[in-house]
Amino acid sequence: MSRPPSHDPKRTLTLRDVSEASGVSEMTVSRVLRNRGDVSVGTRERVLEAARSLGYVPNKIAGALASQRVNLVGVVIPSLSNMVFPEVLSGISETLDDTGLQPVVGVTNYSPEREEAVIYEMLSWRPSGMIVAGLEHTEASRAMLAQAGIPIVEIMDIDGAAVDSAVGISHNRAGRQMAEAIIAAGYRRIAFLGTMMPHDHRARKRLQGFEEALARAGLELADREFYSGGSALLKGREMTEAVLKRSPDIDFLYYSNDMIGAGGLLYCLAQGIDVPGRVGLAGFNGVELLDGLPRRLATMDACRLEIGRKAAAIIAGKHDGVIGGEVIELFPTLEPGDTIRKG
Amino acid sequence: MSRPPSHDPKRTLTLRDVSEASGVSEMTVSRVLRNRGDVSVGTRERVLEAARSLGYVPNKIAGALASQRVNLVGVVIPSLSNMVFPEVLSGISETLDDTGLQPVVGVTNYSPEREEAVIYEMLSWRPSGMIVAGLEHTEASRAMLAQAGIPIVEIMDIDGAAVDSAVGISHNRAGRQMAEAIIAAGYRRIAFLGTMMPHDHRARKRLQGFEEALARAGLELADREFYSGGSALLKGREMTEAVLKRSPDIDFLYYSNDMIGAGGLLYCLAQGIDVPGRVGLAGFNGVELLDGLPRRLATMDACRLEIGRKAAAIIAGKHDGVIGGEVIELFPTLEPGDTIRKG
DNA sequence: CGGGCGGCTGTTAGCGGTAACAATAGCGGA
DNA sequence: TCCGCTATTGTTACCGCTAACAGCCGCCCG
Repeated sequence: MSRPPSHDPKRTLTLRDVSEASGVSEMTVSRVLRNRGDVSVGTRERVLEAARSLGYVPNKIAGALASQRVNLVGVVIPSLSNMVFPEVLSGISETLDDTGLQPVVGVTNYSPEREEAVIYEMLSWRPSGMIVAGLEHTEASRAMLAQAGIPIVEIMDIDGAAVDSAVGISHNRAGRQMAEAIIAAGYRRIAFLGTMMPHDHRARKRLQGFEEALARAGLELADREFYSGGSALLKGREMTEAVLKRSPDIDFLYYSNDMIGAGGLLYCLAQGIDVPGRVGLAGFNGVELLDGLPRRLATMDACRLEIGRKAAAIIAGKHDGVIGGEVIELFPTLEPGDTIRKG
Repeated sequence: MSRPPSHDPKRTLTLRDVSEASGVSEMTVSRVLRNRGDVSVGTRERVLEAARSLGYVPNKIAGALASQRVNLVGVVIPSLSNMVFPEVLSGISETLDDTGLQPVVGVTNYSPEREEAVIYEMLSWRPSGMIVAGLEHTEASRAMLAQAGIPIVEIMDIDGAAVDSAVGISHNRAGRQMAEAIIAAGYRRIAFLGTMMPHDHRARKRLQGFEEALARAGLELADREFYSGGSALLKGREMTEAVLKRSPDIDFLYYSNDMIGAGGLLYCLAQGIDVPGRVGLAGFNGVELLDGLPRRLATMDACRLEIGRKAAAIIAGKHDGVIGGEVIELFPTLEPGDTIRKG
């Protein structure tokens, strides 16, 4: 009795199927498909033809197990709806594209426990490297990353201790710089409007740096307002209204991100409030969206694309090199736009 | 000579390390860690303790190869910067969270070749299912998906033939509906403003349905404008200005997405143009952003979250059941907002 | 004319788990 | 006391592929 026809549509194909179809050993097929080692032109073509006509798709699981090599890079970020992270991702994939490495994204929703779970899950696939947003992680997360024996890059933030490498900006300094610019422009009654997220450490550090700079000038926040959930643009509008009604003497509103800042700007314009004369405004991130607004909101570019690129480059570079932590600090530029009084 | 100390920080741990540390067989450790099969309480605790203290992270590659089961679901989408897809993703992960399945995202940038590569790459990891945006794929892509022997769900669109299952809306019908509403409101000189993307089939189908409905009413597009790249909000602004200058008699602007529609709305308001009296506006998608605008743009909800949920549910449900294609059509609701004249 | 070498292909032995089945122990009932 | 059954744990055989090495052949060179 002969073997069942190899065209059985049920069973998924293996190297053996291709090897039988092309009359060479599995090893040779493997070599052809990976383009590794010497194979004669004739054999190569016969194998490729067989693979193509069968519709063979290699099994990377088996391949990875045998070769102890996985072309995956884990990327752990808090959110996809923030616009900031998709842009970091662009930088990452752009750079990884040339290297044969591939990013795999995990989202934590700003939850440390979820982050721990995501990291565990990713490490269990034995990736070639990991890119993780932020420096704050659970004890277990740091331990896992440190033990993994692969390059780890923590991104976005450099105010703290990294497990291995880090690429980012100092949010503390960014907050400070913005405060200094605001004070220099003559504003004195300054309010902060932000998200209510205990785990958004970067926003926290910006606020901290901001308040430090205020203190150094003998000032303190005149008011503050937080929100969570909902449309950021709308929340920016609402919070702005609330703050201005509550504290009519406020002369500057510092937002923790551009989206709510844009909402505030639209509100002020609609109310006929003189910006930046009566009230000044500033956000953070430099999102593309701002370009379409009636007036350019003051902001600070967070170097997102560049952070993604540099992080990916570190992983790609270390591919089989030594593991040595390097910290790359980028410097955001303050874009004063039209919502801060000139000198 | 004794074995080197098992605390060697270089080598990554295996089941054997845990088994030796806890004095039971590898099989028992495997059972404990997967919570499968009967293990005595004492043994279980001993094993868990050993695993924890060693910092053992299972190797899913080996596990998947041995068990022929992979808890991954491939998700292939054209872009992350569109806001639409992150939302679909939310629906997917939300539903998958309960099932032990995990989404893995791949981005194609609206390129069919890139999509083919991404699908190939994903299938080579033998996922439990695939969710792919759109119905248009290369011949090879469709063949691979069909051959894979796993549930395939094509999302967003149902105007066409699916490989297996599909969940989405009819973009053709959506365009038609919007046109009918616009005509019913009395607008006659209608322009279209959209993206220049030959591979955005859904936008194309909307426009097609839109024009069909116009034709049925004896009308045709009075003008059209396309853009590519850049800030959508800004482009919406610029395109609107261009169209209104070129064709001053235009009385309605139909945008292919809400972002450029919002730009157009801001432009009109800034110019003091009477909306919806002199000019009516409509977009597509129902993005959250719109809530924060000074006036509510007419739009059509694309059921993004629901599409994600339903698609994930199909994959999860079929986990080990029969593979049978089902097509789920969702019906977007037209939200007239404040930018279409009332009856 | 023989050894050596390079080009090509095959063989063997896992990679680190898990399915399936075997083995062992402890216990109650006949 | 012996048997059978259940609860628990161990053994064996791969999963599909690749590293490492072995084998074969023809040709060049001394």
